[in-house]
Amino acid sequence: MEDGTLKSPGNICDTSASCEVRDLLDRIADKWSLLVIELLAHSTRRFSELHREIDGISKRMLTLSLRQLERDGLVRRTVYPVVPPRVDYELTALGATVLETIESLVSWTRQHRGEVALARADYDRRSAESPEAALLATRSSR
Amino acid sequence: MEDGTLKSPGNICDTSASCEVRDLLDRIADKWSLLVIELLAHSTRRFSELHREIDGISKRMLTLSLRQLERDGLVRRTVYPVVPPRVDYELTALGATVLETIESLVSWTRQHRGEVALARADYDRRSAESPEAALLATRSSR
DNA sequence: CCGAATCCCTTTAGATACTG
DNA sequence: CAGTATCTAAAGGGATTCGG
Repeated sequence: MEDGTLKSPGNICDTSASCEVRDLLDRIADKWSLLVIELLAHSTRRFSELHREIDGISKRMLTLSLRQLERDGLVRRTVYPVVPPRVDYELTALGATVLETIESLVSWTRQHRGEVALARADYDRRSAESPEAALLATRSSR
Repeated sequence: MEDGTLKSPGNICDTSASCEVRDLLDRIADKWSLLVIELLAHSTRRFSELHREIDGISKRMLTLSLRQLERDGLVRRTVYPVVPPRVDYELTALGATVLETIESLVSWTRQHRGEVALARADYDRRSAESPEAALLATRSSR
């Protein structure tokens, strides 16, 4: 079995508090977790529903994401021993509290993606046209 | 040179809108970007200050993160052509708008990490003690 | 059938050394 | 000081298989 530990080798924790925060932040602000939590916002979902609705996620990553969220107490996993098997996922009370902040992040993204797209186009155009002008355009010495 | 493109091969965009959102979400809700933006909240920082204050980040990742944030129009980079070189980073107006939602995410993490730690200990204890009880503990067929 | 585990290859992050 | 180049280690992801 793949072990669930998440300590990266470079994760030296001198200040214990800040390290835990970063550790947790990494988990929540992770590529898939945000999307999983958002989908579970409104209703319980089955594994296959999540897999279908999160476009591009592999079963493997969905499993891992759900396991971590379960371990962190944000998601509850309920197994029904029937055939065909059925496994439901839902947010816990704790999970519901993250939901709000996550939704604000997601909606920020929806609202501002136009501006970001413009900024990117601008940046790309500038660095393509004048690779060295970027330096000259900056203000002179202090 | 390492190319700045970020398209993963599996990133098939059938529904263009949702794909862009996810693309952007990945960038912002990224391991380091959140921390960089939070640090730039209160004041302009130099590269080395960020490198010092974000414990555990490598120069490489800091550079990449800052470049992406700059490209996305969230951070402004100012080069002073002096010796020794000086480069300042600050949030743009757009960057300031993400800040609020990011801070709520970070503060959620600070507030709830105790609960998460408990949930993890619980989960680890249960899966260690009774690897099979997890199944039996769930409710029976429907 | 649904979901977890495994193999294997690709992509990304991190450490280190070096440059303008 | 502020990066870049390069190499290696690790994580991600697809396909397949196993198990209930």
